[in-house]
Amino acid sequence: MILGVEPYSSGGTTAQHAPAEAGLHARVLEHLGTAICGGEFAPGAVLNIDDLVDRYEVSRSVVREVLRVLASIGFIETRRRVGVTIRPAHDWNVFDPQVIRWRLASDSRITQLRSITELRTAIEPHAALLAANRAGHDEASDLVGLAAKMWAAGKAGDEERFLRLDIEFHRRVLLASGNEMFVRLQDLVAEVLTGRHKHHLMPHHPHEQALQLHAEVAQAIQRHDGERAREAMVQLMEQAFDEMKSIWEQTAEPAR
Amino acid sequence: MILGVEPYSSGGTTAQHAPAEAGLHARVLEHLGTAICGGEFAPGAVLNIDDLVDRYEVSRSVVREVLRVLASIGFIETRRRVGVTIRPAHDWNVFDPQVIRWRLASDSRITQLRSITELRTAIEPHAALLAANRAGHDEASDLVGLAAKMWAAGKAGDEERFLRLDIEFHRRVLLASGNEMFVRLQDLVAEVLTGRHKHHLMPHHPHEQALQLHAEVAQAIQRHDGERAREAMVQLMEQAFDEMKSIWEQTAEPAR
DNA sequence: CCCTTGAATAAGTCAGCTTTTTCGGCCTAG
DNA sequence: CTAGGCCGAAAAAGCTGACTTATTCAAGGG
Repeated sequence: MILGVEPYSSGGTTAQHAPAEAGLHARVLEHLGTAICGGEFAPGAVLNIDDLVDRYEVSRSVVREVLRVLASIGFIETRRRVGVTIRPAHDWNVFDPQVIRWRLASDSRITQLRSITELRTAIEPHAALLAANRAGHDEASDLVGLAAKMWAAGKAGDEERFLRLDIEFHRRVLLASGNEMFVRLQDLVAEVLTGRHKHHLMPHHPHEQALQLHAEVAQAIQRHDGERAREAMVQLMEQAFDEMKSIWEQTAEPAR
Repeated sequence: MILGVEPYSSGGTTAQHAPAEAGLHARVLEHLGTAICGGEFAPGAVLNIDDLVDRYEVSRSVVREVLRVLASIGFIETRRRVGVTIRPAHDWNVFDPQVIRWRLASDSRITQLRSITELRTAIEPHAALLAANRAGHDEASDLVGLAAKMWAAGKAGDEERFLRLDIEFHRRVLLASGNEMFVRLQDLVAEVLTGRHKHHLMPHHPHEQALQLHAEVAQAIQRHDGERAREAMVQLMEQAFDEMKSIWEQTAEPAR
C-alpha cells in the first residue's frame, strides 16, 4: 500500500469520523459518503431512498438527512419521481473537509495528495508574503522562535518533535496571512506533513537547507520583507514536492 | 452601497438560491444560513429546534434537515439537551459555495471579496504554470485564440463581450491546470470578475498592458514555458488587485 | 469539594401521509 | 407515419407529528 493515510481529522466539521457509538446519521453519512467517493456508484447511477433504507436498515428520515448533506457537497442530486442521482466527481466540493478526508482514504489518495500539495505550493508562498505585511511583532518573533526550535529538533534527529513544530510553523504562517481562506487550509497542510512523516518521505535529519529556509521565511516575515518570505517559501515548497516525488512517479499524470 | 453583489451562483450546489417556488428545505436553509452568516446570532448563542419550527412555521424534520447541512459547513453544532449552538466564523467551511455566496451577500462582502482576490493571486499564477506543463495543443491554442478575441473586444470597447471572454479565459487556465481543486475555484473567479465589471472598476477600454498580459499567459502556456506563464499571470493579478484598490481602501485592514 | 444518581430536556428517529414531477400513453396535425 | 403536445397516474421525494434515546444538569450525600 502506498501512503495509507490516517483519517483526515477536521476540527471544523460536526460529522466526525463515525466511531462505533456515533448516531445513525454519522454512520450512514460516513458509509455512503465513502462509497460514493470510492466510486461504488457510477456517475449518473440512480438510487432511491428505499434502497438506502434497506441497505442501512434505518428509517427514511435518517437517509434523507444524510442525503441533504451529500447533496450540499455535490455528491448527489435528488429529484421527485427520479430518485437520487450520483453526480460526477467534478461537481464535488473538493474543499469540503469530509470530501477531502474520504478522498484521502480512497484509491484516489495519491491524486488528492498531489492536488493538495500543488495547492500548498500556490498558497503558502503567498501566505508568507501576506504574513510579512500583516504579522504583529509577537507573531513574527514566535515564528522566528519556532524556526529555531525546528533547527534544534532537526539537528537532534527528533522527528516527532520536528513534525509537530513543522505543522505549527506552517499553521502560524497561514494564520498570520490574515486571510481566513488560507487559514482554513491548515488542516490540509497538517495532513500532508503528517503523511509524509509517517511514510518516511522525509530524511531522518531534515536537510540543513530546509531548516535554513524555514528560518529565512520567519526572519523575512519579521522584517516585513514579503518578497523574500515568498521566495523562501517557494523553495520550501519545491523541496517538499521533490521529497514526495517518488509517489507521484509511481502514478500516471493526473487525469484531466 | 459598495459593490452590492449579485447572488453567487454555483453550479455545484443542489441547494440553489431559494426562488419563491423552492421547497421548504431550500427556503429555510437560505434564510437561516443567511441569518447566521450575517451575524444575527452571536457565536455561542443557543437556539433550539422548536424555536426554529415556530420561526419558519415548518415541521421538525425540515428544520433538522437544514441543521444537518448547516452543521456540515461548520455554522452550528447540535447537542442533545443543549440545543443548537452557533459556532464562530473561524469554524466555517469558507470554501463552501453556499458560504461564499452568503458572505458575498452580507455586510462582510468586502472582506470576502478581498479574501477571494488574494486567493486568486495565489492560485492563478500557479495554475498558469501547471497549465503550461499540462495543456494539450488544442487547449493551448484555444487559449491563444481567446486572448486574441479579448484583444479585439477590448479595443472595440465591448465590455460585456470582454467580460465573458475574460471569465472564459481564466476558467480555461484553471481547467488546464489539471488540479481539480483549482478548477473548482472558477466560480469564485467568475464572481469577482463579474462584480468588478458591474461596478465599473474596470476601465471602459482595458489597459493595453492587461490585454498583452493575457496574450502572454496564453502564449507561454502554448510554449510550455511555465515560469513565463506564471509571471505574466502574477502581473495580471497585481493589476486586478490595484483596480479594486479603491474598495479595499475604504475599509480597515482585514480583522485577524 | 467531588462523585453519583436520576429526571428531564432537546435532539434523534420512526412510520405514515402529502405533494410534485416525470414518464408513458394517447390524440391530433402535418 | 412521425412528431409534438396534452393529460393523468404513479413514483419517489418532501413533510408531518409522535415516540425514543442520549446526555446534561441539578440535587443530594459522603
